[in-house]
Amino acid sequence: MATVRDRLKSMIALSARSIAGYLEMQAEVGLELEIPRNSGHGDYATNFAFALAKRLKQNPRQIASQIVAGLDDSTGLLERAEIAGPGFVNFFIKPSAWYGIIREVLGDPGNYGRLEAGGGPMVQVEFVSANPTGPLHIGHGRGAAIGDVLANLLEARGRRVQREYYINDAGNQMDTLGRSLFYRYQQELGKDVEFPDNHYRGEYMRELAREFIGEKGDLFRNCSLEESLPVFTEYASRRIFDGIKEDLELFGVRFDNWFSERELHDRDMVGKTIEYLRQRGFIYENEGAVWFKSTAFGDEKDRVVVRANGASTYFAADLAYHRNKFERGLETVIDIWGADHHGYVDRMLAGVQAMGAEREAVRVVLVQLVNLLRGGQPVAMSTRGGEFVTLREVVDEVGKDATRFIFLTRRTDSPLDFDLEVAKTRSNDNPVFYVQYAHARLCSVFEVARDRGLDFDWRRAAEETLPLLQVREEFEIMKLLGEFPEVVGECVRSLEPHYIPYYLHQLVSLFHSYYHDNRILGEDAQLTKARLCLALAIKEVIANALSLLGVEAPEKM
RNA sequence: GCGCCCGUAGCUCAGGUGGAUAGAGCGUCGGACUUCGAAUCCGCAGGCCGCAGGUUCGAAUCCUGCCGGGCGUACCA
Repeated sequence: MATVRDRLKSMIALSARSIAGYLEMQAEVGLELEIPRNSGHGDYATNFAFALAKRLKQNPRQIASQIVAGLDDSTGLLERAEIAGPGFVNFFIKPSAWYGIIREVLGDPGNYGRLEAGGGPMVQVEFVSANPTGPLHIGHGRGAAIGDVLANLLEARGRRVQREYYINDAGNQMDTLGRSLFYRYQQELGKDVEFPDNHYRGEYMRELAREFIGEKGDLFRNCSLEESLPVFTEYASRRIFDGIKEDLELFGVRFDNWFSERELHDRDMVGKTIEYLRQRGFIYENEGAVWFKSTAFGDEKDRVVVRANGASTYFAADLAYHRNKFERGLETVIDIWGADHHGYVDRMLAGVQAMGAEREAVRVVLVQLVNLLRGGQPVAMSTRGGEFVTLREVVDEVGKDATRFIFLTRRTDSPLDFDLEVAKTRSNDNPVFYVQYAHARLCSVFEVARDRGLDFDWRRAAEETLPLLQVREEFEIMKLLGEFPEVVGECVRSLEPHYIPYYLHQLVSLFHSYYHDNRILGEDAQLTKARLCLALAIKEVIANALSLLGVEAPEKM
């Protein structure tokens, strides 16, 4: 059993084999089916003939007619296929063919839209990876939602996936963090010390200082910064990191692995990676610093890996980190980065190539920034003053589901306006409720059906009654249900999750409209059963799609 | 200055490899509850797809140049 789309596609591909010259080139020509806007152009249409015509240097209409003539419709899928315009082929599907989609969905509801889990190589999605120097803000939240959902989507397509968080717990920012706590601690104890510039001055640092006092009292009142710094650094980073984990948990995001940068240094993997690259001829010394020859792979300039003062750069650690990924046997790595790091992509991919891996082994997804608004007015997001709205605050205020859904509704590379007021409104402004409402409504229908004593065995009902579904909207819904696996596939191909929320909106909109015009639980017992089958299929697909997004599918609202 | 991303309805945004008459939500205005959930539905209006050239059977989509916006351009992380 396969969707109508897949069956049609393989039928066309089979027919094309009879065209002279096709077999020699078929790998290079993609066969795509689109759903025409205009229903007069059929249920599906393809411009395949144009693509072939270009390669074979023939008339598109002629090729189209060969394709149509060669179609072997032994399973009775097609009502007719016609050639239109300069060479489109329009396919009209037999109405009865759509009923199979309902059987397909209900046959294994939880797995509809998923492919068999394959035993192929592991894909790693690395995301969030925020420094443990402060709480997650809303921008991290967007990256968290996107990374988590991309991982879900990859799993749905049968890939084995590892979710990893890279902890930047090394370097002088950690010392800065410890000093920040040290000074706040002294201040909280009433000492008149000045808080230095360029330190973490957020309110969370004062709270941390108070908690520190609660645990250790004034034990370090008279200690020098030098001797007590390790204690403060350890405490601050541990507590902040615990908070980050907690915030992610609340946001519905879990990781399989937490990778520590410090470990990289402790095991001298940075130095070893530089030596490794030196052996491969991509390292040289200049003006007291050590450079990586990233221009060899298209970067605009070479990059420093060890500064003249002997300290290695963040980039050097990142090279070691990615080398480690490959050493762990990962063949494909997806890095989710903030768009402000886009200048960093070329040098990282150069590093990947210098290590002998394919450039394509690492795919970088750049997530654009989030503009936080309240009632249309920008909310101040001053990082310098340490006053920013944390992810935690947003999730507490508007809820996990709405927050995730909104993050996932735009393309990743498009900046996002996040309006706290809009996010809380329960209107069409806020599509998450629109979708969840449809699910709750469907659940309610089944509750009423049970109350009325309808014994509903979908398998028997489907066998006997599905042909009673004859309303135009019913066919439209079945057709759209059949598109769901394709939508998941498109998300994975493009690493863009936003197609799922759009799909959901489209499906739910069709359902609400259908529901308004037609009674599911009606006078006719047979028709009622048929419509319950359809309703159940819709409910399952909504639930599946929401589950991929990490958003609840409520039974009541 | 240079590099990357982006300019689509009043607003926020969709528009895989170039395809047929450019879509959705919100907002405005006007309608629909005795019935399975009105957190819903139906309708009207709204467009030189930033501008100008080019490529071809065909361009919102590809190329070039302008205009306008965001980000980046460290021996910071």
